[in-house]
Amino acid sequence: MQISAGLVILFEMRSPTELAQVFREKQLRLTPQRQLLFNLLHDNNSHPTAESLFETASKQMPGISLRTIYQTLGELADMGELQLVDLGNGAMRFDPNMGEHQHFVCGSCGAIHDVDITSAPKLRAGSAEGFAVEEVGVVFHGRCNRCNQGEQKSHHSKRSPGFQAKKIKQVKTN
Amino acid sequence: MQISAGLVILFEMRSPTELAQVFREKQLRLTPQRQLLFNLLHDNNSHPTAESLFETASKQMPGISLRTIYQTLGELADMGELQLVDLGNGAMRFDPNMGEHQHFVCGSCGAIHDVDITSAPKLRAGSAEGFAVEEVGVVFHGRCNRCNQGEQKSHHSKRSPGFQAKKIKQVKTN
DNA sequence: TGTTAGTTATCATGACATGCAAATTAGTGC
DNA sequence: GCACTAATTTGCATGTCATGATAACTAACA
Repeated sequence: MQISAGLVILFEMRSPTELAQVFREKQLRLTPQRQLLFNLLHDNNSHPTAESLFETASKQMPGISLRTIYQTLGELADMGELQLVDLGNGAMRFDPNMGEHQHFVCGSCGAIHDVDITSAPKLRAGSAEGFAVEEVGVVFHGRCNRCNQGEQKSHHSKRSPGFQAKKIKQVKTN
Repeated sequence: MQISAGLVILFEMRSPTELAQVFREKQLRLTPQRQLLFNLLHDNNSHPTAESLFETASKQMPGISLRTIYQTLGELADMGELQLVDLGNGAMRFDPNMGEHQHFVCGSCGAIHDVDITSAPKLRAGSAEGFAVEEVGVVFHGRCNRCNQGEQKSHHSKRSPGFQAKKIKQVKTN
């Protein structure tokens, strides 16, 4: 399977300005907190967690509540402005890339990269054996470019060991 | 993409007897709790959670601890006797089918079916753009045979609404 | 400027998974 | 059969992630 990475922002999330417009139309208020999140999410391909967004946001706006982060992310997801991605390795990820794409998870550094499956145009809705397939989620596990070269096994996401770590081994493809 | 379902038990988990042998060889004790789990898992294609196994086990062995279920499942997974499958819709699933296969999740009834990808032999380890892909996890979402016909939208897994439910919509494919 | 939606703070809840210590027991040697 | 000991089990506590609920405060915008 061919994988082309990078330059895969097919359908970027709306700009902060556009989101502001959408919110106004829906009678939702344009609070500084929401605008800050719009900015943090726009053009963000780091697949942040709610917690990481909270940390970043707190620097620019001390006192902002984690509860508000969850609240706003939930609203945006409900509105179809961002995707919720569960890669099975901890917290939910928020992905402003609304284009059809898949994910690559580096088992060494924990980084998540967008992946565009160019040579699998049929990896879409289809059905067979009575199964009506509406969505297909693909997660690639392996080692990313940097880790492959540098062999830096260090800064793994500081998640608790045990089950969590083993999740990486899910559904082997040996 | 062609999907053929059913009859995909390529590499069934070892039988309870064989597992007992393996445990003995590893100096692990053959407790009634473990043997019960061996039996419950053998030939089980329902992709149970630890909780559901606990419920079933409790009927045959009242007093068995949920902790023991997790413990034993973890050991079996470590030994490569079953797979941990995270379908991103709640608890971890345990799959005694050790063959290479993928999963179909019915968004209506919540059922999980094994899926054999016959026409995608290249959906294996590969690399491109510096990404060394070691494992590929594929999850199909849609409606299963029964739900497609009967339109019975009822017995959805009784998970809490909200974020959890939305997870089903993760990583859209259109 | 007033209305009211939104934010914050706080606490509670819930699902899921794991760590830990004490109690129990399987399998051994006798 | 019996006692011994290390492996298991059990029950409880802990931890993470996400959400609900409430009250008091703040500020968007008509």
